[in-house]
Amino acid sequence: MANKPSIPKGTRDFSPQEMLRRKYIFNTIEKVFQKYGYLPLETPAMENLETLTGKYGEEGDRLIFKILNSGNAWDGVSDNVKNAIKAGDAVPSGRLAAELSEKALRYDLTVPFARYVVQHQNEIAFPFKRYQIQPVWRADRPQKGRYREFYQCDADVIGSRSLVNEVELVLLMLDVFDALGLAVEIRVNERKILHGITQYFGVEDRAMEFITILDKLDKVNFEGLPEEYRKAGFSEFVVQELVPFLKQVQQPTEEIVWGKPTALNKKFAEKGLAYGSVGDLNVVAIIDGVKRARPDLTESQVVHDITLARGLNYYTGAIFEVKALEGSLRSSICGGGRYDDLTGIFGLKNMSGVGISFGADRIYDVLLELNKFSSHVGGSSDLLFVIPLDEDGPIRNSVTNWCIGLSMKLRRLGFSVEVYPDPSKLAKQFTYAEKKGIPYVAIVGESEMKEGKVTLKRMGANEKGDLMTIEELINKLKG
RNA sequence: GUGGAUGUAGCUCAGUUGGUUAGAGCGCCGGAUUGUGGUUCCGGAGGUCGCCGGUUCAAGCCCGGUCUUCCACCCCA
Repeated sequence: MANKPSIPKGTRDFSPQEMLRRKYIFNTIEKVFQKYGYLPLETPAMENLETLTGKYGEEGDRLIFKILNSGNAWDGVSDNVKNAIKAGDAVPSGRLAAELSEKALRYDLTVPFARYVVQHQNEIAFPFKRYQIQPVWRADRPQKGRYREFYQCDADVIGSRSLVNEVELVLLMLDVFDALGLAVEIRVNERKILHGITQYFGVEDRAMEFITILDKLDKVNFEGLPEEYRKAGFSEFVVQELVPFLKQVQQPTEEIVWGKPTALNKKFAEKGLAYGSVGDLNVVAIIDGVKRARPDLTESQVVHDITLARGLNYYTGAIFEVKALEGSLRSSICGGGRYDDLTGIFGLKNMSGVGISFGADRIYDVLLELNKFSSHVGGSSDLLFVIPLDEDGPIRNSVTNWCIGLSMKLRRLGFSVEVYPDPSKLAKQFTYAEKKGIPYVAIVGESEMKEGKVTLKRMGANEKGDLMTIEELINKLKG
């Protein structure tokens, strides 16, 4: 026998039950997107490789799935590279890949969106608000909550610098997780604040490294942070003063009010760091705006986390990250931010945008672990026709046809109905109904057909079933 | 990309220092019960022990490789 068939690492099949639950998540998110005025968009699974490279940082480039050129890809490789390989010389990183491949699977939905906006700029009315729910692919090493193929649910608005967009996106996130019944914490920060902090500590030349360590705070805590900086070779000033600085400028959400200078802002002002101050004011404006729209929020739902960094290189302003407050998954289930110049690299300047992305697969994992699907998800038929005759024959044939006719009548009234197709014992047919969660079975044999009636039995109830007319059956199903 | 675990029936897992024919529970199929499922009883099917190679008289067990899943790092949805 042949080897068992399989699927590539990090990909999954989804059973009917899983699909019903996934669709529930997608539908919930989509409905909220539409409520906020976002409209649907789809882009191809593959993009030109050059559209994607260089947009996600060095690490991101490595994780892009590249598609081998059609035909004999090797024939298209330049003589320079061929000769270098034959001679055993080193070929510059990415060079060979670029010559063997000119297409790649999309890595996220934001960059293809930016590409779309540039390409269709003359047809678009700005500010342009679109949502997009499609799979993306990353050549990452799979782990729990980390897949090589997964869905992102994005909402972005491009062509507006207003912080109204940030405020509304936070409100949107709150609505989605509220609808899903999931308690979350939304953390907000601003890239300009991080830049301001690097200026404050005089480490602009090692800004990336500095920020990467800072982002680890939630893992190593205040106690471990100085050691991380010492190991990386930062100055004693950073090692000694950063933690006290962070403790001083941390601010609970309830104290963040528009017009009231924050501790961070005072620090920046002392050193004349106007850029960082702008970032701080933006965060205050966003959180203040959210609080005004949702006075009912509890303290921990939206917070300013001064150490939140996020990896994607193109963010320049506000950044968001959402984590579930319950469950074992510690990684983020939603994230986003503002990018001032994502379309610039494609030739369209001065197009600031901001967006967020929900990780549907991770949300699924969390909801499953917490048992939050339960009654939301239906999907089973309302009624199964069950025919007792377990042998094929003319009588069975006419009973079956009569049931199909009844099914059509019921379907036109809006019910989902199926007829058990094979001649089987009643026990087997009931088991089928039970497993599929079908609430009613209609037993129809020769006698029922002659009377124009059915014997209706409710699954789960300990009863034999009642003989009734079709009108009575319809009323039962309606109730 | 680096380091570390894991894999035995459809599912969850036993399997002794290497030793005859690899087990259990649940599930599945059939019967007790030919028009009433879920309970009970009886019976049955189902395994190239992830895959390939090696050591050995002998491998589920030891060794090497490979794939999968998982964990840490990295990064992220």
